[in-house]
Amino acid sequence: MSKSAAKRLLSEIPGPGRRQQFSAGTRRALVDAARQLFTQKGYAATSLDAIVSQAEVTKGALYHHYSGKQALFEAVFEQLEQNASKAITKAAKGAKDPWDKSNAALRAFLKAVQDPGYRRVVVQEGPAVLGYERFREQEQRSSYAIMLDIVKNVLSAGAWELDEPMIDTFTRIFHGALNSAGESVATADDPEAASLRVEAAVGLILTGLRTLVDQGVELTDPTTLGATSDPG
Amino acid sequence: MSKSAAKRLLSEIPGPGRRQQFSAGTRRALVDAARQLFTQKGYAATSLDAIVSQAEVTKGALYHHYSGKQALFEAVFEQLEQNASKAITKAAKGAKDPWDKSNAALRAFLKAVQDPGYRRVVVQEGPAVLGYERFREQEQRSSYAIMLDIVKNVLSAGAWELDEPMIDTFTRIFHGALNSAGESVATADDPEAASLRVEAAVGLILTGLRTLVDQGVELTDPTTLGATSDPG
DNA sequence: TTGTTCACATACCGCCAGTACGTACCGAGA
DNA sequence: TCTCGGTACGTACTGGCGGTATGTGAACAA
Repeated sequence: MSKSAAKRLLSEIPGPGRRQQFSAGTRRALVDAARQLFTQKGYAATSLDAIVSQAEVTKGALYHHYSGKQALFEAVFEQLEQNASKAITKAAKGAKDPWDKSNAALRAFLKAVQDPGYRRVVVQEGPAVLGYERFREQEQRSSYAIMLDIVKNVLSAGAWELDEPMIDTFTRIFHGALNSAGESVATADDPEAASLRVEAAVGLILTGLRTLVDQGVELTDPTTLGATSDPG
Repeated sequence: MSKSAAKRLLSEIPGPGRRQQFSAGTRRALVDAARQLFTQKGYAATSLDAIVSQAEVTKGALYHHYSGKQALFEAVFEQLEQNASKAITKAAKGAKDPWDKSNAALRAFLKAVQDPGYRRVVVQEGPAVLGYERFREQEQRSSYAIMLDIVKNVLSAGAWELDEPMIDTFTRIFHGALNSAGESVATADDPEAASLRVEAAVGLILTGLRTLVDQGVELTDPTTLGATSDPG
């Protein structure tokens, strides 16, 4: 993967703007090293010394580009989220029908979530390291935004009129469901079979919703949902 | 909540077996202090000195009862999970019909997940601090077990014959969905309204599944699920 | 009463994130 | 070509924190 980069020399880069390219290379080396180590050993067990050692720079360089360990983690986080988002949106672009689109996106998501880096950095340690607020902000800009778009398309395909909060609720539910499902796929003995099971389960859920849409079921009345709830 | 415990004296406890009671009190003080501080400041930002200070003991006592910071965190984790599990199972005991049961459990879960300690320690930091394996083990014994029981009842209410892996897949999907939904409830401006939205959304999903069950839809055939998937 | 063990308390160590400060060198102006 | 300012680092150090080694006194068994 990463040929242990020989000491980078500024003189190797010709022409004007060498400084920018060089420092960009330093950042890349830092993020790459951090991503590898965070993925392998986790955030807490990875020391900055180990990171700068693997990146072949010093702590001075690290602290010149990033405000600290958490900021570097966030850079890795963003990179992984962007990669996943790109793959999912690309996969979803093929289909035109909202239901096909959702299924294509689902498969792409289940594939993306099998990347060890994504699982550890984004799913497992992201909330704890970044804190709830920053984690939410990052999610909002990538995977959650995609999910929101898909859910909006799927749920508005029928005659349902859903207000924003309700759509957001559905989106969050599906987002959490797929994150969890992704874990089960990634940790399964046979990821391929697990992925098919998840597709089947999600397919059933979506089909059920579509059936309700076709039947014109009202959704704001809890009593029609099989619940015997009292408004206590 | 916690009157800042005046220095505990062994002589205050009468009769035989004073040692056991005393040490049990020490453990309780440590777990209580840890739960408060972990909830407020998070795991990394909470020092052992702060914990033992609030618990009015010393690090020697802590390391006598627990192998380290992570073990103490796990004790807090278990306590919170057990509390939540108890509340949910108790709420589910009232209903007899599987669908009513699931709804009662859902409401109880949404209420339990609003506890700041549960959210921070179990949901947010649990996976990162305990690691994926230990986190799974703990979940398996509490909230996940409950969810599995409910899902099993609900899905087997119809004529579907689901094998273990498929039930597990559904359970994990619902578990993830509700954890995520719980967050949206807990962080909402109006938790009550958010809780109702989640109930409505989950109700719709379950109703949709029930409709499929009633219609006798086959589930192992992806082509009937509205997917135009090719087995590539 | 005496020896043993439990339940702590105290003092200390090593690691590590973060900081202060020094330095080389690229690039713009004169 | 020669300053000169600022960028992009490198080096040395510190404070705090998790963990450990060891001391101590009270409870319990004999």
